[in-house]
Amino acid sequence: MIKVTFPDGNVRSYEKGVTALDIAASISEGLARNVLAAKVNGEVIDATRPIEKDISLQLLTWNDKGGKSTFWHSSAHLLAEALEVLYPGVKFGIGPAIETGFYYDIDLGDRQISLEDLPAIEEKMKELAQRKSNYERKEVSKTEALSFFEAKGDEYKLELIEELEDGQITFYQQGDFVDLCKGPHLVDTSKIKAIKLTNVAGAYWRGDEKRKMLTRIYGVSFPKQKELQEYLELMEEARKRDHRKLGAELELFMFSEKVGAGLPIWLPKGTALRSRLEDFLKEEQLKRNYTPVITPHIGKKELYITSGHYEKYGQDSFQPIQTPRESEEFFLKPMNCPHHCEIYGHRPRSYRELPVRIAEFGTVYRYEQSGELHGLTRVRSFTVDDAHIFCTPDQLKNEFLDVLDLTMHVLKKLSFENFTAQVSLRDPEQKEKYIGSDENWDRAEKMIQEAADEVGLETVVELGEAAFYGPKLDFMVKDALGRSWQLGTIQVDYNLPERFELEYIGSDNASHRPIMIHRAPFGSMERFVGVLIEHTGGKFPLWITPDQFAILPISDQYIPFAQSVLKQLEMAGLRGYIDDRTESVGKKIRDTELSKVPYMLIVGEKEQESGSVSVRRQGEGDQGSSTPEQFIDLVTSEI
RNA sequence: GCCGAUGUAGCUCAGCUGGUAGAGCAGCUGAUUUGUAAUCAGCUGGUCGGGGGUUCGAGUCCCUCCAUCGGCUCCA
Repeated sequence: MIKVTFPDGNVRSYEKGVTALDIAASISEGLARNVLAAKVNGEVIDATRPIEKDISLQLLTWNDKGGKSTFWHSSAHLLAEALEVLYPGVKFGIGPAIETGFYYDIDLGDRQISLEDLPAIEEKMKELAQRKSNYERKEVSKTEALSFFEAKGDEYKLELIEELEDGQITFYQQGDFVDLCKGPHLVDTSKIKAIKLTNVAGAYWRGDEKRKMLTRIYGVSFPKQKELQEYLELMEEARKRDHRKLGAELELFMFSEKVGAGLPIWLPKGTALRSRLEDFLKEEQLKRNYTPVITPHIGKKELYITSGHYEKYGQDSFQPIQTPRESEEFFLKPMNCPHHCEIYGHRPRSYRELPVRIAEFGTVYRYEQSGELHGLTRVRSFTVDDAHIFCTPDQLKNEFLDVLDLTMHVLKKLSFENFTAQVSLRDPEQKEKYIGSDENWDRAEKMIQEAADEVGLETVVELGEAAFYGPKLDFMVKDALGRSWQLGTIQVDYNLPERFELEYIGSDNASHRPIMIHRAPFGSMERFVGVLIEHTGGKFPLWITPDQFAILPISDQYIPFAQSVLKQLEMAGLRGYIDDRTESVGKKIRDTELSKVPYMLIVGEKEQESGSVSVRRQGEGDQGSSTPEQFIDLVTSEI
């Protein structure tokens, strides 16, 4: 007998060789039906693998991450099986589960697959799934594995096998399809009830652009048709909220072929929105003793040689511009920190004035490959809500805490309630890759984690993700549709103060090197506004929305009254406009609804006589009549 | 940058195997003076993404460049 410990601490005894599936069945029939895989001592395995010794066990269902990924991984094999039937001779790369769904990379030789071919493949998958083929695991020797794929003529699998250790190699088979795979997999194919192949795209073999481009087929699958339906509806909602679409419809920003790809142009309404965000942060920063500065958009090549960016990024940047006579070289600034370092270093600094917090909404220019550009979230020019804090080692933690507090304040103010922090630390195996002393790194890494804990921020630690110059903390924000975005960032930097030879005179009258913190609560204005558009679906919080209300006169004769109401509201600090077109009220309401202006104030004979307005809330309809004063109170209280 | 797809009026889209461009909305003009999601009528508007080629003839076929979309890769 063996002992099985469950996540709740319960321990049960079972016969040696029992499977997770048997165990599930011993608990309840429903659980046995729902179990997709098992987590045994922290490792996810097939629910049908015999268990030979005492273990801790978690049964994985659709509600567990490991359950979902097993489900999708098995779906990828099903896709491969269907492809092998429909396209004999197809060669397979890899076919993993991804965050949502799965893909398989294939080499079709001279043949091609396009979107139109997907439904047929989907049908074949469903047909194969219904056969209820078991996913069978088989341990094979390296020689066997090689000869199998040699015979099949699949060079990609051969390459993968070559890198594996003999004795560690397993095959999985369902139906007639055999794949190299370490698993785990579902019990059989019949659990895969709802399948949607979503996309086909090119992908380099092993992500290496020097190697062959394979065809990648993406899909998702679910245990129930209803779940697929919900997923498709979520995708549809995401499509409706796409900031590129809403940005154009609401006239927030545009792109121009003549200005250039990836260079966003902010239209009046977008500018109004963005300026309010900037003003809000500027005010917060003044409260926290930041010092605003303004620096040029270009800097001499020497600046970036000093900062080290030239060496690392010079070739992949916009190339320098030159003065006509002297041929001096200037780069468009790809970041603000070198300029800010010059500000810090322009005169001697005393420990008494530290920390120095230099802030600037600085527009930077980075060359992004043409295929990378994407709306406002991936651009070639963007404005960072940047600040660089120069402080002593003793001040580091307090400064970090203050930045965390500021960033969380900003996110909450913009109705992002759901966020976590990714803490990026050194790779402990390769300490030599990083600059700065071991002692400083240890201190800073410990400090970041403590600070995050102190403010109650949930963190995920990523080893080896730190920049070479220091550890960092990135805010991962979930939007209204549950999608994750990386927004604000806080980075500790030991490198630039060194390179710029920045100093301060300590109380001991000796020179010391300050530590620098880079931080940007929004990240970039472009990206933040892009995410905010998708988060809110274009229905912005009242305090930043370009227009808070529209006054809709029933007919021309009420325009003077509308103007007096407008004046009254504007005096109270609200912003809006009168729709004075000679159109029906129905038309004006429809247009205003579509432009997502939060409030409509309808004025006609009744209102004029009683000095009132009829309030309509966007998306909610008629709210009844109120006085302008009451409306001002309503809006003010909502802000 | 690479693979694949797309590019027709301000917007959304139609235009079969090559025969010389069309609708709805928007805009303009006129009528209507309107009560909670589209009043009616008329009109304007396109070197069919740019350039080159094949052809008697190209929105339609070929080449090339640009932009956009979906991926790959990268992101100080």
